[in-house]
Amino acid sequence: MQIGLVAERSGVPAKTIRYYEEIGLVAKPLRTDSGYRSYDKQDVDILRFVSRARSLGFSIKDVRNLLTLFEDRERASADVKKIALEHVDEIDQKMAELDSIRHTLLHLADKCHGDERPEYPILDGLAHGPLGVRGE
Amino acid sequence: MQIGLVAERSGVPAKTIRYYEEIGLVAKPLRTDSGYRSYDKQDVDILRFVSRARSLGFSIKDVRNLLTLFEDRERASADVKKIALEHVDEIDQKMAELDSIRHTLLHLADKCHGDERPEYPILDGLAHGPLGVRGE
DNA sequence: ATGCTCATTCCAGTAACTGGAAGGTCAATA
DNA sequence: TATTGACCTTCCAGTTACTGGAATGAGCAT
Repeated sequence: MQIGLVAERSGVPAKTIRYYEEIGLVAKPLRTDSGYRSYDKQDVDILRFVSRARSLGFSIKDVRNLLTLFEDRERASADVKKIALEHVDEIDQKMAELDSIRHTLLHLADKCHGDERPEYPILDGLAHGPLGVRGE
Repeated sequence: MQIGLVAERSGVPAKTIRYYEEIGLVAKPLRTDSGYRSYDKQDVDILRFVSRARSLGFSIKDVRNLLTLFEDRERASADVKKIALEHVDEIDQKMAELDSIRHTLLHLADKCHGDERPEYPILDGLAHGPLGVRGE
């Protein structure tokens, strides 16, 4: 499979795939005689995972850690489990924050019955979710 | 309230707040006689919202659109409602993708009973969630 | 053999910060 | 009152994570 198809199937642009290879985020693929990169199905899975994680606000470093977690055969299984579950907690937090934005938006939509606008400071008291440490 | 406190309360570094002001993402605050920026509680709310959205993978442009949506008193209410609900759909999609990663991680953790490692290609068939074929 | 579409490398540009220097402000102390 | 130290200011340079473009090669169809 060559890079264009992988790009299409994974949602990661060819340019970006080459960049990920350059920074060592993904492994160097085999090359054809003429120098074209040659990928397989698993590469698509990995890139799709990367794409998803990136679009959800995980940094390259985060993604690198996650991929290492999947690949590292050296690390003890119990460690891997612990780290994986920590990441699950992180994700639960992200979901709560997404839900907070979702509520803010639903509140805005709800206030828009008929054709009038709500009073402005719609963020007040709504944007206070998991992130903040209140205290005047 | 000066910038350091706003930074602390909103989770957005002072440097980044100044940057957001520079690119016009947030309004220019009043200044004290000595030139210090002066903020109020609503600014904290707005920045907290921005921080949250950014950390969830929304671009500055996305955030700009969302803030406009909250502030724009010109646009018809029905339009605002429509756009807000479209964003809710987007968020639902993001939540599904987060859930997909969550499942992948739980699967990895689950395979780590005792102290053995699962066979490698753990991403296979798991990384296939909402993103699917193509998106845009 | 001539397009056409795909690939290659390399270099330059952009987006969104982030760090550091050089200096001003202000409240609290010696 | 003078100084210390934590805060603020602007400006400029560096980093991260891409993204676009030029120049060139590969592979297939007419």
